[in-house]
Parts: sequence; C-alpha cells; structure tokens
Amino acid sequence: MTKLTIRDIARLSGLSKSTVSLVLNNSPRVDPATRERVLEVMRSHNYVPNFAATALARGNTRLIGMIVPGLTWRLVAAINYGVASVVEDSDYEIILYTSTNDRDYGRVIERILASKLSTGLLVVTHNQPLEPLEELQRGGLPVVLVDTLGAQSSLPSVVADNYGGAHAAVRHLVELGHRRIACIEGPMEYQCCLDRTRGYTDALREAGIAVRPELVTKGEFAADTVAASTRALLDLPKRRRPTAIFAHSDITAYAVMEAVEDAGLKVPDDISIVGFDDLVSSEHVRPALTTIRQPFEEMGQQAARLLLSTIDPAPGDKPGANTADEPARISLSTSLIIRDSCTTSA
Amino acid sequence: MTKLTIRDIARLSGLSKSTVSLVLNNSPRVDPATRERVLEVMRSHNYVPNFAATALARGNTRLIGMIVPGLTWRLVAAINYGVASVVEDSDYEIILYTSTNDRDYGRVIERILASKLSTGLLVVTHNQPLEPLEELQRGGLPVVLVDTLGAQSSLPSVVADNYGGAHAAVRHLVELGHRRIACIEGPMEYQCCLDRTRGYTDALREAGIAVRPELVTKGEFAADTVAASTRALLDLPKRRRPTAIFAHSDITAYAVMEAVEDAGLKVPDDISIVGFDDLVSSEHVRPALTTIRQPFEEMGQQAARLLLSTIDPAPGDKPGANTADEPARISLSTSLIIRDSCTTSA
DNA sequence: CTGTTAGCGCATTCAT
DNA sequence: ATGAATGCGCTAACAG
Repeated sequence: MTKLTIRDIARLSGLSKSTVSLVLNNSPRVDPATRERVLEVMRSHNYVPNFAATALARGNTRLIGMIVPGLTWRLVAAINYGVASVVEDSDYEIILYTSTNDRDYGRVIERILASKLSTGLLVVTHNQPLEPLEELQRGGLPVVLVDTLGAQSSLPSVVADNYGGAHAAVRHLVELGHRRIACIEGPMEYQCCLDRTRGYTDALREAGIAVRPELVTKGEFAADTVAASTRALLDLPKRRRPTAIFAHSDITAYAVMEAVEDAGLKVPDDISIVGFDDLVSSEHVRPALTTIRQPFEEMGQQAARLLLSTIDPAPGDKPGANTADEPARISLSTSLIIRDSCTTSA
Repeated sequence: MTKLTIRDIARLSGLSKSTVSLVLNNSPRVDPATRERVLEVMRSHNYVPNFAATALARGNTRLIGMIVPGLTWRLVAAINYGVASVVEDSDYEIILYTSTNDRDYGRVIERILASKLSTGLLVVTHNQPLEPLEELQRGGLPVVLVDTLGAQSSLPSVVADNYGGAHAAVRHLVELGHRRIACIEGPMEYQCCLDRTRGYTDALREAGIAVRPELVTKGEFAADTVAASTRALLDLPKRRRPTAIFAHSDITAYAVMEAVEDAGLKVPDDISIVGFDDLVSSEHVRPALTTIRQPFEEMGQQAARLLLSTIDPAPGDKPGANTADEPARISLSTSLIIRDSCTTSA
C-alpha cells in the first residue's frame, strides 16, 4: 500500500538501513533481540522489500524463466505444473515466456537475453535450433532443457526414456501374441521419434520377429497423415496386415482408432493399439488407450531442481549441471499403462 | 554476454548517458541521426537495458502476474495460452504464480503483494475468498478475474455465459424430443454452477416441462459422486427415468458415460448426454461428446487486454476497468458443439 | 554486533 | 538537441 522502504523501517526501529538489510538477508551477525524487533516492525507495518531494488543491488533477479513454445502448450501443462510445484517452495518465481507462433520464437530468446530478467532458464519441448540457447548458457545463464525431443546438445536436460518406452510397448504387444506389429511414426527429424522407432525394431528383433518395412509408416503427428497410413496398413492383403499398431503418440493413436473404426473394424478385437504419452484424455477415449506414460510432472520437477541447484549450489551438491565437462542428463523411465485397446492376437 | 551498461553505450557513441536513455525511451527530443547512431551501437554490441535497473528507476516492473490455482492447472491451459498470446505483443512479461495446494494459497498472495513484483494481476479460476484480491486492488494493483466461477465482487472480470450455455444445452435436448432431462450438478457453492442449473430449469420451463427434483442430482465434479448419481437416475422406474442428462462439466459427462456403459446401456441410444466446457478430449471420447464450448482462449485474451489497458490507459480507451464506480464485466458467449452423444428421444 | 559509505543501471529534472 | 546531477531501494564491503 504505502511504499515503505528499508529506510522507514530503519527509522521506525531506531537502527540503520544496513542493519535492517542484514536482517532481511538472515545474516547471523545480528543480535537475535534486535532481529526480532526489526521483524516485528516490518510485520506490523506490512513492509516488503522492493523487488527491483533488491534485484538491482544483488545482480540477481530470483526469477527463473520458463520458455514453452505455443504449439505444445496444451501438451505440457503437466510439465509446467511440476516446475511450479518445486519453484514455489524456493524463493524464486517463474516468468513465463511463450511464443504462440514459431515465427516469433527468436524474438522470445532475445527478450530473455535482454534485460537479464531471469536468473536461470527452463526450456520446454524445444523444437528449434539450440545454438541460441547454448549461447545464453555460455553467456552465464544456466539453462536446462525439459523434454528435448531428443536433440543432442551440451545443455543439461531432463527427458523421458523414449527408447525404453517404445521397447516396452512393443514387447507388450509381442507378449500378447502379436507378430505383425506396425509402427506409425512421428516426425523423424526429432531424435525422440528415432528413439521410439529404435525401441520398436529392437523389441521386435529380440522376439525373433523380422522388421517389415511396409509396416513402418509415416504419421508426422498429423491426423490426416496418420489416417492415410492406417488405411494403407488396413488395405494390405490379409496375411500381411498388422494385428497391432504401435503409435508414436497418443494423438496419433486417436487418429488410428478413428481410421480403424471408419474401416469398419474394431479395436481391440480386430487390431490392437498402443500409444505413447498417456495424455489425460487417453483414459477417457473408448476403448481406453493402452499407452506408455511419460512422467511429465516429474520431468518438470527434476528440471526445476536441477536448475535451482545450478543457480544456488548447495554445500553438499555435486558440482552442478553446468560444468562444461559433463552436463547433467536426467532420463526418467516411462511406464506401460494397460487399458483396453489391446488384446491377444487371434 | 558481457554486461554492457548504458554508460558503455554512451561512451561508445560519444554521448552522455542521458541521451542514450532518451533514445531508449523513444523520446522525440533526440536528433534522428543521433538516435539512429545510438541504436546502431546498441545493436552491434547486443546491448539490452537491465531489467531491474529500469524497473527501479521508473517504479514499474512491466511484469504482469498470473495466478492460477493448482487444481485447475490442466483445465486452464487454453486460458493461459490466450493470455500469453496478447501479452507477448506488449512489452510486458508474464510471471506465473501457482499454489499447487490450496493451503498455501494465502502465501501466494503475499508473495505478490510483496515485492511489488507485478504491475498488474490476472487471477484465473479463483475459488478462494476474494477479500485479499480486493485489498490488492485497493492498494493500487490492477486486478482482473478470469473465469470467476461466478463469484460476485467489485473486481473487473471476464467470464463465460454459464446461464446461456446451459440454456442452449438443454434446449438442444428438448428439440431432440427429450422430456425427462436430468441435470448432474457441480459444486453448488460456485455461482457458475448455480447459473448452469438456472439455465437448465429455465430452458425446461420455457418448453413447458416441469422441473422434477428427482432429476436434479449432485455431482460435485467428482467421478464417484457422479457415478452414484447416475446409477440412481438409471435405477428410477422406467417411466420416470431420464432419457437425457445435462452434465455441469465435461469431466462429469465422462463419468456419466462410464456409469451408463457399466449399467449396460448405450450412449446415445438409451440416453443422451450433453457436457459443458468442451475440453480437447471431448472430441476423442467415444461417442464424441456433444457439449457447450467455453471460449477459454478468448477469455484469456480479453482479460489480458483489459488488464493491459487499465495499466496503460491508451488515449482513446474508455476510463478503464478499475474505476470503482463500474468495474468491467465481460461475459463471453458459449457455443453448442454437436457431436455424437445425443440423439432424438425414442 | 551495528553504522558509514558506496555503488547497482537507469530515468529524470534542470541546465546549457 | 544534449549533458550534469540526483535519486529509485537495496546490498555489500569496510569501519568502528
């Protein structure tokens, strides 16, 4: 309300600004009684230190930036939630950078670099060139990538185990007796999709099943492409037609399900489907989707912790993620969520 | 990278700090040539004004706070997206306050008040007492509520037309020939739910259909309560059993659908269902859910615009939303999205 | 333990 | 049209 300053508090408690400042910063060199008195004055007058002034004086804003590209907003709410849950327990706040269209993405980076507004940066599902970010990192701004889409870089990151997840999904299908298992891929310029396909082929090979190129098709995470691929798969001669499909994402799986229905076939009776992500909606789709759960919320939490600890290395902490020699790479395991979209092979 | 200051720029361009500052603030009293030269120097050296210093000097952080309670995180991604889309076109940034558990909600408000960190505040789906917010508003911090859950207050707000939406949903059912239409309510301490029920009863009355208390049941937005209510509805003697259900939310509708299936009945053949919200998943549920769409994204946009315009009243603008005499109340209309969960009454 | 003295980087009078 | 001086509110040596 009224703009009390540290000076007012000093006057009101009969001390100097510096002493009050020491109290604010929990300095141990202040007499406990004095400290308590000052705190009381602050409380009763509802004093709160001015943010900008503090930031300017100490050269640190206590703000951590989180940048999330517009297109994926809806998919990453859980990540954001995870981040928020750990940041709110620190004395940092989150500042949210978003570019709702890719074109302006570069500008966002500038805005960040600009102003030294944030003390650290969390980058969620980044699908653009990494150089600008590495540049920021070199410039002294700690950066942590969350859900990198598999891109390789020298930046510390937190990701899900795409390879392992895909492997588990396909193994599940194999265990259900399926032999002709198709794969509908996402955009293969993403490393994460390469990893998923690798998990698919490895699981097949380990089961002694040959990988049939005709069963590995394009999806691009786009409903129409997926639908077309699905139809092509369904149009194969009966003996070569897949009895199960591993989709690179839940969204892809939804499109597959619709295409299968449109073809007059039933899921899972005629064809089993496994997705990847475990979006909230996958529980409500009918049949409920069997899928690989990515631990989004935990990814957010881990990333936030990682960032916070590199910003403020706690005494016991390891060197920190930003030592050029070895950036931290946290890979979280996924889990198979069995629901109703798969059944044993006829 | 290196911490260039306004002083460096001044030196590099052979001018004084003040002139550079004038350039930064687009002062017209600077020689165009000089201005261009300075800008060029800034550009080539990648200079960006320090955020904290600017904020301190002008007493305004150019940060707008957005507070969203943890529980609704997943539901409000679209609102956030809308907010972000307009804020990114201003020279403000968003700072995100979240309390992942309700207990700490009060602390969040303190954090905001504290530090004068934000210049304005956007409050999303606020389900807590409004006094603290009104207090902030009185203290000079512009506040705008988004999706108020219907609570009344002196604060400017942007909401969806809950009454109209419910009315349209039920009218749709009536037009399909239904006469026994049930309503499964959300938590009735929320004004928005009161409004939805009011829309329901009015639509019924206007169609000359009596409102039957036994058809209006508790849902509380909780899956198990909804399931129980649905079963009770289904257990009614055939002649009194509803042929359609209006659910206060999409989530509620999902639970209804599952309960109906569990009872061995079919949607929409045995019973039609309309939801409220139009979450993304409602398109993928089977049968796809007929529902009332809330324009979440637009709500976010409007709220952001409203807030921005109260912070920086543009010349042509209306007085602004925070004039105590008449807070702005923007009500956005909803729309009926017809999909597959409703059919004509037998 | 507490007070003094300088800045942090920029905006803003007021001169020139 | 530009420069000099002052202060925003706080932290951080350095004294005492």
